[in-house]
Amino acid sequence: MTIYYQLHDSPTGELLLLSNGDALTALHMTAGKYVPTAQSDWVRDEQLPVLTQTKHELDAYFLGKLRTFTLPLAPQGTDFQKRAWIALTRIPYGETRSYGQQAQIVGQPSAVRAIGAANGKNPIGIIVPCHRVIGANGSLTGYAGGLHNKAFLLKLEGIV
Amino acid sequence: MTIYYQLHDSPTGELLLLSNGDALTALHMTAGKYVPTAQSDWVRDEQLPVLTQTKHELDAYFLGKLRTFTLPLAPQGTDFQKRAWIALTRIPYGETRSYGQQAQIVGQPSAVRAIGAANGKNPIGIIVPCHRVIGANGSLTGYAGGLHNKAFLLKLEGIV
DNA sequence: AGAATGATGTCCGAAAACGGCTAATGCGTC
DNA sequence: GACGCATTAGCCGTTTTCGGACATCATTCT
Repeated sequence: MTIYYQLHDSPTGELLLLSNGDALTALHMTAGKYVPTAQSDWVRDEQLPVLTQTKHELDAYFLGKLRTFTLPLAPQGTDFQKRAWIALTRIPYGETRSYGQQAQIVGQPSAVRAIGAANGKNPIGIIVPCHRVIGANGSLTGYAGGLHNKAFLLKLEGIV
Repeated sequence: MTIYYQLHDSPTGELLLLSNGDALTALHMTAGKYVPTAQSDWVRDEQLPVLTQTKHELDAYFLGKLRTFTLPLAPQGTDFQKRAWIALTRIPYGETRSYGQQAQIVGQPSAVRAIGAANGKNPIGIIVPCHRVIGANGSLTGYAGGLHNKAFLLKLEGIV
C-alpha cells in the first residue's frame, strides 16, 4: 500500500504527516526521537484531503481554537498498544492522567510500565494526546518529542 | 469509632469539643491554628454526658470557680507525646513551668525542643494546660490558640 | 523460550528538615 | 567587670523527603 506524506510547520517544530490515503497513520516531530526517515517509495502529496484536514485542525489547535480533533486516524500497532492509544483519545482536552490511571482504564491496572512503553510508541503525536499522561507524582517523565514540547502542549491546554 | 462533637462559646472564642463517646478527645479554639475541619462522619450530639460535663467545667473555670478539671480525657498521640501531656496535667493551677523543667519531669532533660513540639500538638487545649509552660526566660514563645489567649489564660489564673 | 528493556508505582529505610528551647558565646555599652 | 542583646550551636521526637529495591507486563531481541 502506498504511503503518502507531507511536512508542516508548527510551534513545536516541523511535523511529518503520514497517511495511507484515507486516514492519518502517523504524526512525528522531525526534531524528536524515533523519527522514520523519508523512504524512496513514499509519495509526497500536497493535495491529499485527509492531510489537508489534518493541517487545518492542527493550526486551529495551536491557536487554541480547537479542542477535539475529528480527522480519521489509523495508527498501527499491537492489540495492547491500540487499546492504550484509544484510552489516550478519551482524555479530555486540558486534563491529565497518570500512567497508572491509564492502565486502569485499559483494564490492566498493574501494567503501568507496559503502558508507558506503549505511549512511547504512539505514532500519532499531539492528536493522540500522549502528552496528557504524566507520572503519579506529577513529574513529566518523558516524551518522544522532547520534554519541553510536552510542557508546551500542556501549557497550551491551560495546565500549570 | 464514631466521633461526637459540640461547639461552645468562651472568652477565648468558639471551642470545638470532640469525644469518642466516653471521654474528651480534643478541645480546639476554632479561631486558632491546626484546627481539624468538621468531617462528614462526625456526629453532632448535644446530649452526650461527657461533653455536657466539659461545658459545665469550662464555664466554671472561666468564672474562676474551678481550678482542677475532673472530666475523663483520652488524647491521642505518640508515646512520648502522651507522657508530655500527662506532665502538663500535673502543673498546678496558677503556676508555670519552663520547657526545660517539663522535659526534666518527663525524664528526658535535654529533650526540650521535642517537648515544645509535643505541647504544640496537645489536642486538648485549656484543660491540658499547655499554656502554663513558658520559656526559661519567662517569654510566652508560642500557643496554638494565639499568644493573646495564652496570656489571657495565665492572667485568669492570677499570673502576671 | 528466555532475558532484557521501559515515558511506572509502591514500599521501606535512611537522612534531613523542622519546631511553642536553652545555655553558651561574643561584642558593644555603661 | 556587669549587663543587654543578638547569634550560635547543641538538643531530640516527629515529619517530610529522597533514593534504591522490587513487582509488574507487553515488546523486542537473542
